[in-house]
Amino acid sequence: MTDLSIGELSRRVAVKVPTIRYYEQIGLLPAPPRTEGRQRRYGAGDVSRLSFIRHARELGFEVEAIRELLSLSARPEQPCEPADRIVLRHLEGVERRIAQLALLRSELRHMLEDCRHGQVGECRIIQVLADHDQCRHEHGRVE
Amino acid sequence: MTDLSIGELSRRVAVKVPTIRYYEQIGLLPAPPRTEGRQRRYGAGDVSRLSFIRHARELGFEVEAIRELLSLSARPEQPCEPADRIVLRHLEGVERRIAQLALLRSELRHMLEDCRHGQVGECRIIQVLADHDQCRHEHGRVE
DNA sequence: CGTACAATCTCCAGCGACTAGAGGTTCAAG
DNA sequence: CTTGAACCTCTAGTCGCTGGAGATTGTACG
Repeated sequence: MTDLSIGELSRRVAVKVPTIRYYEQIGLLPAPPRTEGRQRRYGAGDVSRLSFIRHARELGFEVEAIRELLSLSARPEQPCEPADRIVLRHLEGVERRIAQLALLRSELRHMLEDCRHGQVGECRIIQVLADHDQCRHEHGRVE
Repeated sequence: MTDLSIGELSRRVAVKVPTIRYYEQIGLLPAPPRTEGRQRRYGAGDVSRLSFIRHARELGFEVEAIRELLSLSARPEQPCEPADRIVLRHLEGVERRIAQLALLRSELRHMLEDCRHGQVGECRIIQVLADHDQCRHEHGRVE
């Protein structure tokens, strides 16, 4: 397998070219060798590493977590418990987020149901926004 | 009711001082009158408007949506259908997000279940990350 | 009235994870 | 050898704040 240009790597892994350069800049991807004209050339290892990164991002892991997961994966003899803990921590975050969003969803649905579709002056949507006490639930800030 | 300093407004509405100044900067809150020494002084109208904003943010509305909702609420004679549409659009976004996060949650749970808690070299977590095809679901990018 | 000090002011930078654009260079096909 | 797509670097912008520096103002107390 011959070396890949950044564009070929991009198409193969489905990660945009500027994103690949960004990953190099923040040290997630190693700086690859260059041609005479200073263009990047990637090998099979880079394809794997970038796939790993892409997949972890799709699963919502933060870059810092991915950095740790990558460095763990480089030491196969070590116990995998640290990786376990990273995933568990992330799962808990996802669960908290789902719970918050479900509250939000219910609040938004009620607002729409209660709206009589008349004028703004008597619109429940506007009224509820203006007065938190009319809400069904307590909701903290999302995101 | 006497005028409020930015700190008093902040405590009353539970929005941080720099955030209040930021809202003024982006035109969400009107620039209030100032004292001789150029300190801001707020009235009852600002308390309501900022409460509205805070509540809408808690419900996950973007600043642009809040801008529209605020300008709608200033015209009580108009039909409330535009407000309706903004809320519906937001609700749909929330629902999409919940669905994606639920997929993620399931994937993360499977990863944790499958992990034998041994060494990294045989860890399912690392393997799944390295190879998307081992996933139960298709998942696009979250957020 | 003077002093101390908390609160306020403006301006600027940073967060996370990219994304986009300008302006210039290199590669590869024909 | 020419053309033009792809590449290069650098900078700035996204969203919604948040924090800090360094200067000024308001207010309570003696």
